[in-house]
Amino acid sequence: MPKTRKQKPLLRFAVLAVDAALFTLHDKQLWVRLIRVHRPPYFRNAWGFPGGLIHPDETAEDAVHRHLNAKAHIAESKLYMEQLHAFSAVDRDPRGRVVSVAYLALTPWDALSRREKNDAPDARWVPADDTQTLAYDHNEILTAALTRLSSRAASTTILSAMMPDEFTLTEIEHAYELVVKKDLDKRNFRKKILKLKILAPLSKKRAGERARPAALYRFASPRVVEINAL
Amino acid sequence: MPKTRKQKPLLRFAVLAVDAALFTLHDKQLWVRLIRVHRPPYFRNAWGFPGGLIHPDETAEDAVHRHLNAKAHIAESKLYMEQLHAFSAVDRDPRGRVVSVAYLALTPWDALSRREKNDAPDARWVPADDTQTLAYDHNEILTAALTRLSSRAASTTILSAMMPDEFTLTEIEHAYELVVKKDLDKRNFRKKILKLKILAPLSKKRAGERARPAALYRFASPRVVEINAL
DNA sequence: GCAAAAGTGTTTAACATACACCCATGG
DNA sequence: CCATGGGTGTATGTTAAACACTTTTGC
Repeated sequence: MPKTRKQKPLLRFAVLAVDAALFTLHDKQLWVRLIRVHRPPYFRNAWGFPGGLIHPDETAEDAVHRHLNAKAHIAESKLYMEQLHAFSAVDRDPRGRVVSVAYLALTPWDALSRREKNDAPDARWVPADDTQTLAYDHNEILTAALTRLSSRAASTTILSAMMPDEFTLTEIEHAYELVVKKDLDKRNFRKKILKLKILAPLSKKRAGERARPAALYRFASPRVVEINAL
Repeated sequence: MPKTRKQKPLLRFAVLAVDAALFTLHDKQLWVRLIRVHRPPYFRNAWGFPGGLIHPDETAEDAVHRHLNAKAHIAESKLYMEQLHAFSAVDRDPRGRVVSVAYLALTPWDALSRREKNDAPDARWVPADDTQTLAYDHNEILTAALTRLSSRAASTTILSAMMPDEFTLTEIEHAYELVVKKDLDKRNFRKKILKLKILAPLSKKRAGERARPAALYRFASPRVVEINAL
C-alpha cells in the first residue's frame, strides 16, 4: 500500500463515498471483484474495490449499485447487499478527506452475464484470500467483509445469495466450508441443514457426473433469514 | 415526526454527521440520552440524539466524543462505543443532504458526574422504550440501536459497559432481562454466567439491604469479548 | 417472627460431535 | 470392474429448560 502522508486536505469538508466488496462462489473458490485504480502519483496500476462518490440525490445503496454497474460491470440482478462499516480514518485516501461507507455484496456466479464473469483490463475476479496489497484502506475493508461474511454465514441464510438456483448438499457444504474456513462433517452437516427446513428438495437429480447422481435442492426462501446454523 | 419534503438541497454535496444513541442502566431501567433540537421551521422543541458534523481532521469516533461532550455534557470516561449504521436516506434531514454515521454508546451510571446524571433544559435521560417521536430519523436509529444492544448482549460481554464496578448476580440478571426483554430463570442464569468465567467474585458482600447480603462480583476483563451467553 | 431477597440441585430433552461403510453411476 | 462422489445411523457427552424450597438478614 502506498504510504499516505499527513497533508493539507484538498477539500474543506469530508467527502462521502461508497465501496463494495463483492463476492461470488465459483469453481470451489470464493472470489472478490477488483477494479483497477490508477491515481498518480498516489496509486499506479493498483487494484481496489469498485466504489465512488455519493450523489446528493441518492442513498448510499443507490450509489453502490451505480458504481458497481459503471466500474465493475455488474448489474444488480440478484445482488444481495448489506452495509458493513463506515471507514473514516483521516488519511485513508491520500488525495484528501474521503469517508467511505463499505458494503458487503454477494451474487451467484450463474446470475452474471458473460461480460460480468470475464476479466477485463479494468476489472477482474481474484480469490478472496489472495493476500495482495490493495489501494486505499481496502485491505482493511476486505478483512472486515470476510469476517462479516463468515459470521453471517453461521447465523443466517446469507449463503443463499451466492448459490445457484439448484445445488447438491455437497455443494452447499463446500460453500460453508469455504466461507467459515473449517471442514465440516458430511453426515452432521446434512442432518443439521435438513432439520433447519431452509432447503426445499427438488424432484430431480444431477446425473452425468461419472458418479452416483446427487439430489438437488434450492433455498426455500429467497430472503436472508436468521437461523442457528453450524 | 415533522413531515419532510422533497426540496432543492442546500448543499451541493452530502454533508457528513454522526449521532450517538447513548444508553445507561439505572434504577431498574434502561435510559437513553436526548438533547433538545430546535431548528425552526423544521423542528421546534423536539428531542433527538446528540451529534453533529464531522470535521475534516477527525474520525467519526472523534466527532462522536466531541459532540457528546459539547451537546450532551458527557465526558468520555468509561464510554464504550461501536458503530451502528450509516443512515443515508435522501430526506432524513429536512434542511439538506446529511448522511449520518450512528453509534451505539454505553456508559455505567456510576461513571457519570452529577452534571451528566441530571437533566438540563437542553439534555435529559429518558426511558429507552418510551415511544416518543424524535427529530430527523432518530426513531429509526433508536430501533436499530436497541436491536443491536439486545443481540450483542446475547453474544458478548457488552453489558459490562453499563454495569457498576461491583454488582450482585441479581443485578446483572436484571440488566440482561431489561436489555433482551425476557425473563430469565434465576438458577439457570447463575449456573450459566458463572460457568462462562467472565465474572470475578469479590471477597465481600453487600450488606444493609434488609435482606440476606448478596455476594459481589465484577467483570473479569474490562474488554468486551465474544461469549455464548443466554 | 416476618418480610425480603439470596442462594442452591435434579431431571429431562435437545443438540453437538465423533466416527466408517455401502451405493449408484460413468467410463 | 473400478474410480468417483452420494448417501446413511448410532453412541456419547454437553447444554438447555423446567421447576421450589431453605437461608440470612433488617426491622
